[in-house]
Amino acid sequence: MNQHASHKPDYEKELRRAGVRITRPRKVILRILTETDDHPDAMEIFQRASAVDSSISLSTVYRTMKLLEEMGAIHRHAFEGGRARFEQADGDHHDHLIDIDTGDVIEFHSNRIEELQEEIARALGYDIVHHRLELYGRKRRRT
Amino acid sequence: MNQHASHKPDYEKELRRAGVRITRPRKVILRILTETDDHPDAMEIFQRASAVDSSISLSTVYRTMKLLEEMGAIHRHAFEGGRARFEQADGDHHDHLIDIDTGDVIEFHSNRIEELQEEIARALGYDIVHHRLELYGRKRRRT
DNA sequence: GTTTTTATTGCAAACGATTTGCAATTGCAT
DNA sequence: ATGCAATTGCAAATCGTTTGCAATAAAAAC
Repeated sequence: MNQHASHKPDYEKELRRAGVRITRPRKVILRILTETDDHPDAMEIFQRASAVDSSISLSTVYRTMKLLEEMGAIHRHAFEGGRARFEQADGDHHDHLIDIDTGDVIEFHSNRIEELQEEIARALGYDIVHHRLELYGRKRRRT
Repeated sequence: MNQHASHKPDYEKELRRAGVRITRPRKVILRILTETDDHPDAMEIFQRASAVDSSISLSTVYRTMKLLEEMGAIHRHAFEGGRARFEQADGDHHDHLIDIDTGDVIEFHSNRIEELQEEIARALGYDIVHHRLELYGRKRRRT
């Protein structure tokens, strides 16, 4: 079990390679994504983007997120409660611990758990395509 | 790791005790719930209920599910894709393996994984309030 | 640098799942 | 039976997200 590492992907390069136009709204949204380390939802990204260029629409945020998701550049998470939240897809797989009071997300990874999941699926006659492990918790008060 | 057990809750008794009226729509929905062993969504329950009494509305299905959920009699699961799915809350906790081709749900439980989750949360300074572990897989083809 | 081509945009409307306000109905305690 | 609050069905509202469309702007072609 350990916390995660770093990142600094060049989305524009990736997008160009994918034959996609680098527009002003996209530039803004991409910068927001690279500069952020939390797990914002579309509305938060939209607001941060609006601050830079108030003409950017929520639709464009959604469209851009979908585009990046399809390219595998970001991950979309449907944690409990309203909106989907996004994060950059920097190689390493991890699961999430969500602070139910603040909404904060802490990433973690456990090889042991992954192994056990595989074992279980195998025993049931399945291959895991993907999985979802989310812990919803509350900060422990010092005793 | 093991599969789960049985059930046969008397919802009507529980409801009466909770001071709730046993109406015709509720009777029908409750019977459907006790008779089913899968993880139906509201629309499926609605259709099964309609077959018995075509005047039952989808709203009532939703309202009844919420009622039962608040009583702790059923669990609501937001698996990937559209609608929430429900299952009777028969004591034992378990997680789910979802067949991505058929939508079938297989229940499983692993003490080892639960322990590891606790460990991880503790190490991060959290108490787990609840968690969500879902494996999305595909039936292994015999090799 | 200008024109052309076509992807991308913003907007408003559509979407699907779920919830809700309301007036009509119904359990059920009397 | 009677009365009244709980429950219903319906239609409309909600929320997050997607979509059609005409207008706009990348970037390709000149």
